[in-house]
Amino acid sequence: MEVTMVRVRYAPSPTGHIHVGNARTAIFNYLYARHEGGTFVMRLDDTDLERSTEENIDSMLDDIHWLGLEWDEGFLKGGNLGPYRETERKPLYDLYLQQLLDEDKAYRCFCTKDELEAERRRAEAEHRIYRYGGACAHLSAEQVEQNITQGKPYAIRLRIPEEDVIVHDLVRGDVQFKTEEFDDFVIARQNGIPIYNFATVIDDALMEITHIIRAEEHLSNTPRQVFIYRALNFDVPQFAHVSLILAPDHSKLSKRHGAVSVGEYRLEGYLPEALINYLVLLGWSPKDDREFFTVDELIKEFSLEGVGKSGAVFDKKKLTWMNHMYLGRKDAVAILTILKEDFAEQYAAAFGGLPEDKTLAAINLTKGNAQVLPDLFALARNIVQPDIVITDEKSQEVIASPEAKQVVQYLVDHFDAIPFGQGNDAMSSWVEDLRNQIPLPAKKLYSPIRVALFGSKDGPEIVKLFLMLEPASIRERLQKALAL
RNA sequence: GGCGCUGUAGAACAGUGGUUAGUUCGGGGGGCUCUCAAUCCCCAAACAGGAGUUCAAUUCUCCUCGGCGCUACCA
Repeated sequence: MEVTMVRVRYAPSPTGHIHVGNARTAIFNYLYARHEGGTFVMRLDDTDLERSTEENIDSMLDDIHWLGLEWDEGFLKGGNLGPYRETERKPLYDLYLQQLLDEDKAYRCFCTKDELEAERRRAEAEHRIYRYGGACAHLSAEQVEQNITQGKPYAIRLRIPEEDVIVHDLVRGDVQFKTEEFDDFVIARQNGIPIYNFATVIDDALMEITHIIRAEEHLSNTPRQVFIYRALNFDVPQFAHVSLILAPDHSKLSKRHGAVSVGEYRLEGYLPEALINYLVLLGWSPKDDREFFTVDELIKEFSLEGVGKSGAVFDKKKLTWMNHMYLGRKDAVAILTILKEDFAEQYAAAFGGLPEDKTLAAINLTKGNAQVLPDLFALARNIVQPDIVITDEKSQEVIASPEAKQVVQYLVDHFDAIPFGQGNDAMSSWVEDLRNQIPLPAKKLYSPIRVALFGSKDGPEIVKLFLMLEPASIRERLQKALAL
């Protein structure tokens, strides 16, 4: 049996930061390639010259790198089957266009836009389904010649044979299309530039792509592409059409729904591993209850059989929850690095000029309470800065009560009894013993202390706060709390 | 309109010809003799509808309805 090396591709239009839907498609391709030990090819679909600016290409690449989806062959990487930018592949398209013309599998169509438009209107008025009438399908060689010498512009249409098409889709099974649903569609415009369906087929075939994993929106166009593969005697690859990502109202997820691109989530403080994990789970399932996966685990587990068929609503709350879980487990040094690089300004404002080990300790103490990276600035700054800021009302109420004052006053009065520098156990038992000293319910006892030391009634354990903060700083905080 | 894909709680996913239909997020409540987004426990919440096949259908088939996509000299 012939063993074919799996080759998949990601062919983004570089119009800026990557939409999460495209990102998921890229992730699936990446995982499939790695799982199968195949090759992941990256091709730039940059035919939209207006939007394919260098800046947009960079944004797209930033997102891909940030997600860690390194490709093996293609744009910027090279390979034997290039070029890997569609704008550089025009000669290739021309070659195959000419071949189809020579073999009479395609023909020149001299119809004007107005003529076609009129034809379409007529069909609509008569409630017929519009299909190209074939005015130019059987022009004689002389007529064609004459039109060309007259300088009449022409598009190129593919002759559709009388054959049904069955698309074997790895996630949807066999999908059947009847030949009469299609007309001789345009494969190259009057300006000579091929349309998407044609260019993609040429690219995928020449780059020897074996599995095309892409969004569901392309499923309906797949039979058209199959006609092209067949006309050129190219092997038809395997297809896998992945469902779309939807907004909460089930419409297509777009900018009006808030953040939709990888770049935006990065800016909001999500971790790449969390975004990948969430995105993969949106439409793929390991068929059991596991939810957390490293990329290596995903590579091991991923299969097209696990990919779901129905559209999935993007749930930012669940993403945020997942990010929170990842943040809590992430190494503080790694977090600090990201904070410095991606949030330089806020970093400088919150931790600027402080010794790094202090910042690190503060991050370690509070990372479990952060949902997105910037939360850390508010959380950790109160540990590290001399002036604490109490932002939420409930915490302000807690510290304002007479009982709270009583507790804080006790600590001030017995400050020397706090076992600083004597280790974890000593501090723990001292904190516990406070309950014997002050006759208050635990909650009423400890909440004010946390607010006084940390600025919020919720957060790190009291013991850890006492261990973490400088004694002088603690004294100062307690005294300030009395005045609140 | 035509064609195609699709339809399990508010959301994401499991699952089964006979089950108390499971897990996670979100919502509600409670425990953890300090809190919390951490952890543990509990509650509410779903098989779109209708036929057919069958002793039996959420599960198989068909239809209807709903969602989405394609129907471009867009990608």
